[in-house]
Amino acid sequence: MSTSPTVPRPGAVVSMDDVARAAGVSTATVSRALRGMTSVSAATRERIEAVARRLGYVASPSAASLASGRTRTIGLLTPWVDRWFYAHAIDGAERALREVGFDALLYTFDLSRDQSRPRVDPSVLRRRVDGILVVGMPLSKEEVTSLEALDLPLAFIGTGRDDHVTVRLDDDAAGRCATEHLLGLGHRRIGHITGPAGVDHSWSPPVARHAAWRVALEDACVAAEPGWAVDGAFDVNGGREAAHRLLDTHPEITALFAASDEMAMGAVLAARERGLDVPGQLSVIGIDGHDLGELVGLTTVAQDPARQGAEAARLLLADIALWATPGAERVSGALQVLHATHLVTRSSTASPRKT
Amino acid sequence: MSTSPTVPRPGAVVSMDDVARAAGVSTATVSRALRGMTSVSAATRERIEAVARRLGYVASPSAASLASGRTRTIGLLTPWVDRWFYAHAIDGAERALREVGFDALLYTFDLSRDQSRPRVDPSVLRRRVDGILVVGMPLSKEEVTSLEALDLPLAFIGTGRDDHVTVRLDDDAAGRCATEHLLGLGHRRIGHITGPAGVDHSWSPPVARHAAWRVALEDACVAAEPGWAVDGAFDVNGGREAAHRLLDTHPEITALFAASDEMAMGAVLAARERGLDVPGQLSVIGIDGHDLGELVGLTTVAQDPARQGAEAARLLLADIALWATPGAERVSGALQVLHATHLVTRSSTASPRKT
DNA sequence: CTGTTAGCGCCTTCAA
DNA sequence: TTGAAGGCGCTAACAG
Repeated sequence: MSTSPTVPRPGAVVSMDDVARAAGVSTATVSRALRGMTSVSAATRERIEAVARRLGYVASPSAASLASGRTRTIGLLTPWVDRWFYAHAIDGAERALREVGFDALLYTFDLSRDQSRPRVDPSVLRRRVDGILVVGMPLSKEEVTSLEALDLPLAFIGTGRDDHVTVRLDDDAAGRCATEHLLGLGHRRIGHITGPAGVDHSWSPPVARHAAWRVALEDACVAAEPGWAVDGAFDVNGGREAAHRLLDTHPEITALFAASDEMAMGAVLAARERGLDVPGQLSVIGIDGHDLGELVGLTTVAQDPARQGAEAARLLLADIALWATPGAERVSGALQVLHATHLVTRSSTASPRKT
Repeated sequence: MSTSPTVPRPGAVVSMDDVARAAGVSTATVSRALRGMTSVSAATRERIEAVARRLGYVASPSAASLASGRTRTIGLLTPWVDRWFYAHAIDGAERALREVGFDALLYTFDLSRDQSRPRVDPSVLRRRVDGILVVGMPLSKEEVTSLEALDLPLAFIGTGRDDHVTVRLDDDAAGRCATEHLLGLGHRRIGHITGPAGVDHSWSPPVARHAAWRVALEDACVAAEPGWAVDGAFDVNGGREAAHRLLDTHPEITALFAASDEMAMGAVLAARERGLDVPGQLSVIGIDGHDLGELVGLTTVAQDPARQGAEAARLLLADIALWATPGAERVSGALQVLHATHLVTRSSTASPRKT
């Protein structure tokens, strides 16, 4: 007994013609039946489905795309897949897409390349995808413009201008939450480790978190000194170096708010290297809810990037459905979805030691 | 001055016909010229390329696939994209593919589903990809068989039977290296945290590392007790719980070798929770070279999953080229590439405390 | 070196 | 509810 006794010639590619012939109908009817269109009698549909299953028929995506103009594929544009936020966002988006039979095409590109010319050439996406999901990527105005020129539905995760469908965390609330947590513990001299602003400052998470830190301090009647905020490059080593720089120049700091958990972890390492007790002599808080934050007992403002990825994917699919509907037009402006965050208190924050 | 003054009607899709007409040649010549085939005169090629560029022509992948039978797309089959090894391997593979103009199609699937039926239905990949890259995935024999039935080039990263193209680290050497590091420090009672073996035990990294641990101990004339090896589920919490179980039942253990860094980090957490000093009372070593291992000073046997991903991608592409060549047949058996690892010594391992 | 001629496999009007 | 027919945009024989 062979593995698949029902398939006539194993290895032979079964086409829609084969199914039509075996079911005694036309290919048009097979096409309609297999796509669940209503204008097929129940009996015919069942017969066709049975035959298709028996023959192991799988439609050719190329042929379907060529004929219909739709690819059932989404392009996932991202600078990295191997960083915490990106990996989780991509994972969430891919699963949401697969649930409805859409494919996810991965497009990474080097952020480190020469800033002067665009790093994203979206023309390769033309006719290849039905929509584009931009994952946490600081694009320049020109790059966004070139994406828009593709005339495809577009959605952003984690970052994005407000004239596009965007799913992100509430950076303002998250930044305030972190800063106010430290203020609530009694800290006043609170440093901030931020990240590169990206090319377009108007829609950058680090910029928003930085601003939230400043506002929260002002609301508490604390005047932040210019040197209290330093760049940490959004990774562990950057955070570590930033913390060192900050503590070198401003030893009066008693607490640090880092714009990401990885930078916060770097700050914890820096504190250890300086022989500072965390949280005794230095409190540290981050943003993310990184799985490994627990390793250093990191207090953080947690988000869920996988959920953001999944929601952005669904919004994009809805937008694609709209574009496909002749009369329909989006009435309101582009959707902005802000995901809530929540404070996770561990052992890296405490009241400042009485001096 | 508009953004793209050279494109006749922005938004209009330029087809090969348009290019052919504008260049005064047939579509066949355009096709040949743009694909770099030799049988086109230099003058004609340049003219066609100039016209294509001016019109902003981009070939339709669907039409090309339909006509040629090739998709220039690779399917990346993986259980997760949001775990350290997988994210890095996928990143490496995607970049290697993009370098040569291949697309990466992401296919995740739930490992947690019912074990009794296959979790991978590869039929959706039929006619959609030119080859399949399986990323660190414990597939059952049946699942591998169904993949093979697609009759597509196949390559495995991190795990895979020896009758397939496989890129992985040298699990045996890595396991010995870790164990011998501990032995060399003077440890004798060395526990092991392993991971789920997967469905097919014959090609599983945790099984190989487990075996290497046992052999290394035997070579050092240490008789490992059965209870010295426990399952840690390959994540932080699993590692933590495993370490607790192990230390509950075998307090004589002075060192732990975990089959992954995440489990090793969990073991460090467990040690802290038990008030054990690392490395004073318990040494811990892992395998991976995880970016965040430094947070707990983890000594580890480091690998480079991105490089493995890139190499597997290139081998797969070579295999695809072979399949496309009529006469060619692979002479030797399937290629096995073992990547070397190297010991990274940090502060989680030391000589056992004299008692 | 270049053009002509068939398809690739499916979708989608238009008729029946 | 079904069928016939044309075409989506490109590639690949085969001529010339």
